[in-house]
Amino acid sequence: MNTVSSKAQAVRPGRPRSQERRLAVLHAAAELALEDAAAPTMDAIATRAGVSRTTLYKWWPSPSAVLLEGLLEHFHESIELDDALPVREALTGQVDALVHLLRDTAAGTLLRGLMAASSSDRTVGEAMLDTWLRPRREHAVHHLHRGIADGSLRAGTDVEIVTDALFAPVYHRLVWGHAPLEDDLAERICDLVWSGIAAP
Amino acid sequence: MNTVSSKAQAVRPGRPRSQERRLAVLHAAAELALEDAAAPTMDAIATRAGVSRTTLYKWWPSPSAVLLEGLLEHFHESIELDDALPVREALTGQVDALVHLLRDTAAGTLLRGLMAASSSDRTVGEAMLDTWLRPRREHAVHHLHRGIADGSLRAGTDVEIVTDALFAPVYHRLVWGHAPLEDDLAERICDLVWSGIAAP
Amino acid sequence: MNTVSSKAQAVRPGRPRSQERRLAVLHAAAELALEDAAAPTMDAIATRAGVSRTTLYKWWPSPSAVLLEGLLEHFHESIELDDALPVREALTGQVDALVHLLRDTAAGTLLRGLMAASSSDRTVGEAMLDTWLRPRREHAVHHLHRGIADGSLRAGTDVEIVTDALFAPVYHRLVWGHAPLEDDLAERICDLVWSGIAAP
Amino acid sequence: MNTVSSKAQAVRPGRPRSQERRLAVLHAAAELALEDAAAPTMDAIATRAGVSRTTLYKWWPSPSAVLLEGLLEHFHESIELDDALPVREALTGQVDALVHLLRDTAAGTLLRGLMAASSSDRTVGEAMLDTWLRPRREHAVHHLHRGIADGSLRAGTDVEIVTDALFAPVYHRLVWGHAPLEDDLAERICDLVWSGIAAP
DNA sequence: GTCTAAACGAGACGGTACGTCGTGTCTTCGG
DNA sequence: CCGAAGACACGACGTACCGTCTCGTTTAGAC
Repeated sequence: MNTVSSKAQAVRPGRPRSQERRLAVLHAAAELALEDAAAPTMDAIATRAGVSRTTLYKWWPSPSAVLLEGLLEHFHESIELDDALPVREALTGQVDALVHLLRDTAAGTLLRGLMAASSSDRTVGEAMLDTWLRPRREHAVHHLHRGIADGSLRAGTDVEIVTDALFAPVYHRLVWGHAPLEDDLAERICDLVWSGIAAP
Repeated sequence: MNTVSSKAQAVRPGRPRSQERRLAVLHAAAELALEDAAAPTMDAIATRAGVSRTTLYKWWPSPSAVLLEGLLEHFHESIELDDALPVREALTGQVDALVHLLRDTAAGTLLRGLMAASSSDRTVGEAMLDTWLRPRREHAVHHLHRGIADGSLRAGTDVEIVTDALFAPVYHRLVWGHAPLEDDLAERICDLVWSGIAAP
Repeated sequence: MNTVSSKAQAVRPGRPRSQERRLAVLHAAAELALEDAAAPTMDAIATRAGVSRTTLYKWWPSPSAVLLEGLLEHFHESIELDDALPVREALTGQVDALVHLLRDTAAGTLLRGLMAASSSDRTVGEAMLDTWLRPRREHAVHHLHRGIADGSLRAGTDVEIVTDALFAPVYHRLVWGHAPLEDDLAERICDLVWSGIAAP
Repeated sequence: MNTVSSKAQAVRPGRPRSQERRLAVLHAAAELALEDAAAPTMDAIATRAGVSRTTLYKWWPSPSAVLLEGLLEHFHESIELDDALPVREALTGQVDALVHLLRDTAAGTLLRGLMAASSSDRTVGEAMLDTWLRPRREHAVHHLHRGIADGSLRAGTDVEIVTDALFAPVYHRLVWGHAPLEDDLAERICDLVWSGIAAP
């Protein structure tokens, strides 16, 4: 076995990037976003993190980019697929986890800020789709297909719409705030959806 | 009967507000928002409308406020209640109207911008709730209650959740852009929901 | 005797100008100038005087004009010529009166403000020259000529320079503030000047 | 002996201030003041100097501050003390230099503008006192004391008043404009004053 | 132990938009 | 015609944040 990393990470010359600073920045950004319930400024992030503005701009193109990375850093909970669980439990569990994540942790506020940013910054929107929404949707889709395969769900189930129906109400309440994210929200959503997809 | 006009419109002293200018501003704001797909600046609105910045600030506290009023001005379609229609048609029609409004007119872009603004500006969020979302929700709720009353819907129907399930997917797609607002979107959503609420 | 004023003042039609308002404005302007030690704004004057801005602009072209009229209104003390007094006493008295006027009354502050305004507004400067400075200078010149005539002053006395030397130090201290306007200032100035102009 | 430069000029971190820009600003400010005979706006200065408004505000708090520094930059003629000269010549020369400076160069206009500004902005007035008036007065006072010491002036000479009498008429004519700054003005003022202070 | 190249800190700078203030004009009504 | 009330245009103000730049100073790892 050779001494060069098999991961082929070319050992670049010069001073290596400081991981402490990177984390300090992500932490500071999240902190500020929570305090102000608004996208923090680059300057504020830099000051809070004890890092120079130059460094920030070197690694992130915009405040949203920092926030997005912070969000992923802190909430990358594995979302493991557990095919042993009945389909309904698996899906309800996923929606319930989302409700609590958005309500009880920083993720909710961060997501709202990022969704706002995505309306003006195309790249943010796409990054969020790729790293946040789509993985979760695919997860749900997987379970729905499993249900169809094992006969617990109707054959012609409209998988895309069902996925929307499961998750959209949660994000909807987060964004508009017309009703709270209640503890039984996931349960109520799934109750409704199930009548429409459960095999007769 | 008194001599005072029954309309009782107190004649306010001073030069009356110019309606032409007001409309010019709302028009300009909407126009700019569509062109740039982003919230226009006060300065840009003023220039386009041929109005001074001072006047803008006199009547609206922020670009979002202008945009919101512009949105309502242009899309105040009556949303009349038509209790003659079967409940399902009424609701499907409402969702379908929303889909087309958001996809085919300026409303979609404007709404996205406003939703972004509402994440940092509390007042915008509340104004949107009061003038946009809640009236439409109450509308749906009315039809749902009508359905329960006439026996076409189950007695225990979870009205709030059903309303969310009907509308949320539409806004969700608008915001995230993970899938288009298709022509049959309303139909598919209602199909799914109906199985869960139709009286057996 | 007829009822029409012999002064031939054409009785103009319509509502006559309100003298109460005029005085209220002059008063308010002076008051504000003193409080802020700066030229008041038209708006502030109007508010304080309980008068509308429209009225202000109808009668005065600028804040300085109001201030100037206020200054003249309040400080038009007669400056009578008293040829019975010895020349030196007359002049010393005039300088001393100026010192106290500028130091102990509103006039000092008002004058500073007006002098500032005159640097950008030509008309103010000329109005001040005509209504304030020149009358006082002519006064002094009169006494100097009297002194030359009665033999108490030298024949070749440079009247213009002497007048400057008498008054300039007072205004100079007012404007620059490098030294106070002391009680004996007039006396000291006159002492110095007298040695240069008294007949030997 | 240490290796550190004896000049001990601490090398300050960060990008050093651009001297070209600083001078361009001062130049532009003076230029504009002369053209318009009025205090230029920050915006005009910035545009003319090819510098951003932000930079202006970073270094100067107000238009007046720029103007003052510009004035000092351009008219810092050495005003050296020449004790070899007879006292009278020294003083006459100083007054004469002032007359020509105010009449023939930009200094006159600039000074008028600054004196106007000083009436509303305390800091400007004090800066002008410290950097402009007092140095010149101390200069004159020095010569007067020299005259007293060498017996050419009377023992009890009122130095402060004499200094006022020498300079005030010049500034007075500049501000009020009731008479021009003639070529022989300095001579005439000194003639008058001298009779009052020359030793008998 | 140097050497070197990149990371990093500090801060100047240009630029855009912000929201405010003061001026002066205009419009509508009432005395 | 006087006057009040207030809409409006214009121009300057001072601030905030953005993103770029230009210095000087670390600092890990290669030689």
